[in-house]
Amino acid sequence: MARKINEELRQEKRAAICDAAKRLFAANGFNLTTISNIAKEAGVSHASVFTYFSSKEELIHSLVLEPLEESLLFYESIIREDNQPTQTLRRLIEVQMRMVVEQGTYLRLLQQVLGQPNQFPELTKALTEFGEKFVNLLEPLIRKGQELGELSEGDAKVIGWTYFAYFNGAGLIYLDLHDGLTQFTVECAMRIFGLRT
Amino acid sequence: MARKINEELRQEKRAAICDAAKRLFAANGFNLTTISNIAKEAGVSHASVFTYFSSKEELIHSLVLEPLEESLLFYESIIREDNQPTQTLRRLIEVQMRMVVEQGTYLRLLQQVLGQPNQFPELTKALTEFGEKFVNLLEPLIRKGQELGELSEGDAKVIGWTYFAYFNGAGLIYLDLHDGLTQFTVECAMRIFGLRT
Amino acid sequence: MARKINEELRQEKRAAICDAAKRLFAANGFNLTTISNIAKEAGVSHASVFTYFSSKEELIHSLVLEPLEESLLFYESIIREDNQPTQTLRRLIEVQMRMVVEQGTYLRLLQQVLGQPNQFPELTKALTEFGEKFVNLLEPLIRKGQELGELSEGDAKVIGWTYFAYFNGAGLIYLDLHDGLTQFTVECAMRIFGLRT
Amino acid sequence: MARKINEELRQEKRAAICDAAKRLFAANGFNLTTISNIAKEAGVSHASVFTYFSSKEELIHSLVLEPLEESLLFYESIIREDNQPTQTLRRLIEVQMRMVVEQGTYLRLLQQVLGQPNQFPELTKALTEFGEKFVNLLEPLIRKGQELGELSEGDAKVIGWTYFAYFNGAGLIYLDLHDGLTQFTVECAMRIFGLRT
DNA sequence: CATGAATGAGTTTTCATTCAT
DNA sequence: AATGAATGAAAACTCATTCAT
Repeated sequence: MARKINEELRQEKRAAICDAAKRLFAANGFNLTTISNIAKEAGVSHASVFTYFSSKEELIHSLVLEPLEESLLFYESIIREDNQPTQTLRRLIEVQMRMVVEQGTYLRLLQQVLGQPNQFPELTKALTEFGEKFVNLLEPLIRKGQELGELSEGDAKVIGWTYFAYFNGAGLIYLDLHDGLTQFTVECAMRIFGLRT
Repeated sequence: MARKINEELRQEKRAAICDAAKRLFAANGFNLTTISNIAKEAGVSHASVFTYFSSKEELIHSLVLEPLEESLLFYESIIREDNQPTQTLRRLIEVQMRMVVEQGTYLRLLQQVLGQPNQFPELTKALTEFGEKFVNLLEPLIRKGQELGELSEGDAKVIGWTYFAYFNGAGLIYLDLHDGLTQFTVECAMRIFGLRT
Repeated sequence: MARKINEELRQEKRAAICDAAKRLFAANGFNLTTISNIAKEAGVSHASVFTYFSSKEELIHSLVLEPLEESLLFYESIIREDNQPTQTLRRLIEVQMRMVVEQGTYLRLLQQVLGQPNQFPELTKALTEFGEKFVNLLEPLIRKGQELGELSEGDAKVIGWTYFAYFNGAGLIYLDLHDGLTQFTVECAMRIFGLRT
Repeated sequence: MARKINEELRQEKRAAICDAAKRLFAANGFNLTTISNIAKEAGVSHASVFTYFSSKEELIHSLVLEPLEESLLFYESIIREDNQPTQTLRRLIEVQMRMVVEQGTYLRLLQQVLGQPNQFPELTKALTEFGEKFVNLLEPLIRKGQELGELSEGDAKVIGWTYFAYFNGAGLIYLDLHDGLTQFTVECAMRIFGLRT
């Protein structure tokens, strides 16, 4: 029983550290955030952080990779479940735009990684792979939309990457914007997929 | 005459330092690049860098801001000169896509700034202002295209920002891609503006 | 128990650093003494010094201020305890002259502070305040001596400051002198207070 | 003729540099004052300073030693000229007290030298010698005063050094004081010499 | 002679990481 | 397991001095 409780405590502490790290990395950048900052914010001792993560790098790895997998599953669930491509795409865009506004924290992390690929080679690779998987997910949806005549013709892969680029750029640009833009933006993004308007 | 030559030498050295700094910042990131690295790469002494730039920060400021102004003038020249909106937009996209591939170095700098706005507050502000100016440049072009019936309806400002986001995201994503994609991408980007296809 | 020992070790190390710093500052001056010098002399690592003092400035602050408070208490104990002013004054002078010779190290620190008040504004202020307190301590003693007719008339405050100036100057001048002078000097200093001879 | 003018210009520039250096050394200390600071304050170029003084050290040497010799001559003129010891001593004290208040700048320099003898070994030696010469000048005057019965008995040398210590200490302490104190202080200082009051 | 430019040698300070308790 | 203390390695920045023009 004591074991169980200990294990729970560990998980809570780990979560606290992750949380603090995510916030601080996002706000001040990886290099300007010290382990001490994180420890203080998480309410643990400086050295304790190293019992959960063997290095500062491992910490950001966890931070970036864990949500990545989840989000892929989530996108899959949205995309696979349904065969009305136009509506599905619109829902996906809505979800992602909301994420841009609400989850800015996580996007900042991604930007830092993508902006300094030499500092984070493995993460960069993982993100590129994520992009590929995401585009692969998009592809059949776009094709189906084209077959149904709802979407204009065009190379589904190129279209997918174009949207992916847009989505990432939105993260860079829109973070501080009021979410009033969000709605209009969705329609505008739909055009990338060739929705006739 | 001696003066002239001196001044020229100074400019050359300054340029060498800028060049080295840009390359290294882009490759390894601002924080992992030391002044010594830059000095060695530029073939000058460590301390010399400080006779040209009073601090590491001032260096990146110059690096980011100087091209920014030039590029705005350049975009203006493309956009203003002509009143065939669709063609003009296509040319603009081509130019910018080529830039993404060729000038990757500069874009990496921008990404680092945008990814760590707290570390570079002034630069972030300047980049936001640049975005606004760029979108303002786009707006009348989009309007005219809509009036001529070449482009679908839609809020010109939102459309402008959407393209700007796309362009920035392209910088994040496409840097390593072969330029085969470029052509297709242009057509795809045109859709953002509402080109009927 | 372990705690106790740790804390003791800490205090010992801190003392070692203070000691080394005092010696070196006194010998070579604040600016020519590097933290590395101090660390080596104290037998600790360079970075360790910063776990005890957050900066070189804080180090000299401690060095100067801590003994200052003690010494004031000590002077109070000498002065307050007794109502034979002449004897008390003589004892005070003796003590201080011995200090000049024995504690030269500390006086050198004071000289450096007083010689560069712009570099050490807070310390300078503290020393000025110390001077005022010291003179305030002296004042009633001088008055009583005058009432008893043992000391010549004169503004007690001015007399106090004159002695304080003398004492400080003695630190500047006598540091290298053999203490043979000390005795004679005491008698001579008594004259400042107006002892009839 | 041109030679002459050139030479004059040189002397003026030298004087400007000395002036600037004295002010800045006194205000901010030797180590915190850079050659650049001095050059700017004197209105000459950084490198020019080195055509007048071969090093920063030589600069302070000149600054300290030149007035020292003058002042000794001046004190001699005061002391030698007259055989009314008590009056002469009083005049000397007055002159020196005025100097403390008016020439604070120069005294600050001396304090810095005396406070860091290891950094300025030659200057320290010169100042010690100055002290000896000064005391030697005082000695016969004190003796004569004692013979005339105007001053109490006591070792003339010790008395001389005591006054010298007082005078130096006054420089440390009184620099910021209003000169109201000056007058009273003179009388008080006379006591060191044994004036019966 | 004056000076702008260049630089080597140094110094404080920071921080991820390790270790002993 | 948790943590306070210790530290090696590094980095930005400074400045007296030298040199070429």
